[in-house]
Amino acid sequence: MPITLGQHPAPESSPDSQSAEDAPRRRDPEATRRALLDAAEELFTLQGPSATSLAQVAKKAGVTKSLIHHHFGSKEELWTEVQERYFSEYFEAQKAMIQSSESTESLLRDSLVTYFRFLQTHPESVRFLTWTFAAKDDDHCPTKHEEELFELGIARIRESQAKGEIRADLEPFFIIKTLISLPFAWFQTHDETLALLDGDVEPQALDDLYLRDMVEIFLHGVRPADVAKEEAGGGDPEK
Amino acid sequence: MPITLGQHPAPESSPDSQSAEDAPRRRDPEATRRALLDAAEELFTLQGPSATSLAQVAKKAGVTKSLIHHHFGSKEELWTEVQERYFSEYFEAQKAMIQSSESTESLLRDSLVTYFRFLQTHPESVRFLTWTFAAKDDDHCPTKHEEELFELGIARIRESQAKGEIRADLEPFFIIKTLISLPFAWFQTHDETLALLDGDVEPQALDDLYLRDMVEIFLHGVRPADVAKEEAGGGDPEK
DNA sequence: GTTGTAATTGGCCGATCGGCCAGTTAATAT
DNA sequence: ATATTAACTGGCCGATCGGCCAATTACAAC
Repeated sequence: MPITLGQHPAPESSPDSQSAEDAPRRRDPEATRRALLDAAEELFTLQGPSATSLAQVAKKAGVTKSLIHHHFGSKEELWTEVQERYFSEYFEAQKAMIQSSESTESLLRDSLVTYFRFLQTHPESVRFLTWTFAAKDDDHCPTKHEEELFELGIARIRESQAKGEIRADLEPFFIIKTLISLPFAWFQTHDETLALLDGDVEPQALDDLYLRDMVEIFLHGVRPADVAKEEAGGGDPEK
Repeated sequence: MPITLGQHPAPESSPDSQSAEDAPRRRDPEATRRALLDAAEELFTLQGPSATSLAQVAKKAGVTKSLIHHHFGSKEELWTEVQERYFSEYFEAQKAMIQSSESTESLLRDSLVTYFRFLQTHPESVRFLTWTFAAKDDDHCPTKHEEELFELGIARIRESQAKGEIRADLEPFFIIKTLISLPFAWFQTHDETLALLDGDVEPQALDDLYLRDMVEIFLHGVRPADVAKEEAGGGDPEK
């Protein structure tokens, strides 16, 4: 047999089609780190951190177990890094969502629907966050991204409140909290809900039905009484 | 040393003060089962099922590990029984809550506040439910209690809708879903919220502030526009 | 009293866990 | 070309995992 050492599988392209790098480097610590983080994230999301063994992670990443300790030190540090990377991307995406809505008028509706659609198409996000909630990480320090996100949202809500589009007697922070809760809790208990209704409707349609009523309740709840009739009409909450 | 065999610790009383039973039975399979379920529930809630070893459970229950297999068969079956017992009590308590509100008028406010206070005083419930959400139990069959609970709530909401106290364009099931989501998600992310606000207010007061706004948003959201001003005035949402 | 049944114990098993270490190899600096 | 560093490998460790089994013991039925 040839003596080619079993480096990472899936070299992802022929040896002469790299984008930025020059050589097909047979040793690539960054790629190894990435492969390990990817594998760990997937397994942690699916099974949870404590049910996932380092052997599984190493196997899926295509490297030996020792490399985990070499790059991350321990399983707990790996879990920490996976969380940090995930939240970094997660909050970055959220930030883009908030800023994407140009008018403060439909800010809440847009945010609500966009977040709902995001969780709908990224069920692994719900699972991952659920694991982080379950695992009591004592040394939880809120990331800069998270703080930025809330401050950004609070600022925009204050604008809307000043314009009279949102009830001024509500604390912006709590408005955001309820806004996040409604889609997240729905998908967190999605399987149970489907089992409860037992196939009376297909999942996709059920999601849309819930979205409609949820948006109705939330928007109607945070809007001042005098403009309550403005956007009424039922219709499609999207677009 | 005396030859007294190390039976379950904490005999809970002097040998002549039993309530129903006659003898201080040195063998009590039901008590053993209960002790194991109690120990397992506490450890599972704290650490999660897969991070909890049977040795821990047995030690906390004051029996040997073998008894777990004798009474439950396997770790997974133990976890299943713990869940079943927990949900049984949980939904039973919820059912009592719903039925306790005699008037359909303040049904939603009462249910919302009562559920919020329940989770506030039973943080272990939030943790336990979070673990069950994270662990994908493939063979999840909704309990009779759960179905009853929803049917009961839906029926009462329909009454209120007929009386015009609740918007009739909303699906009762979704109203319940949002009602449950708002308190649960708050306490599920309680630690993160506290870390985010970083001691600007004490937890208890923060909870009350959130409760007030959350009740406002939800009730205002589900009430018809013409009676929106009825219960207004801010004040204490309790009682 | 005898017998049967089931609760209970301690010990043991193979498998697997996270972690460590000596040694090998590739990239880099000099 | 040589030395140095770090990525990487295979193998091994003690501990612990869930589970099993033979033996003992308490209780109930007869």
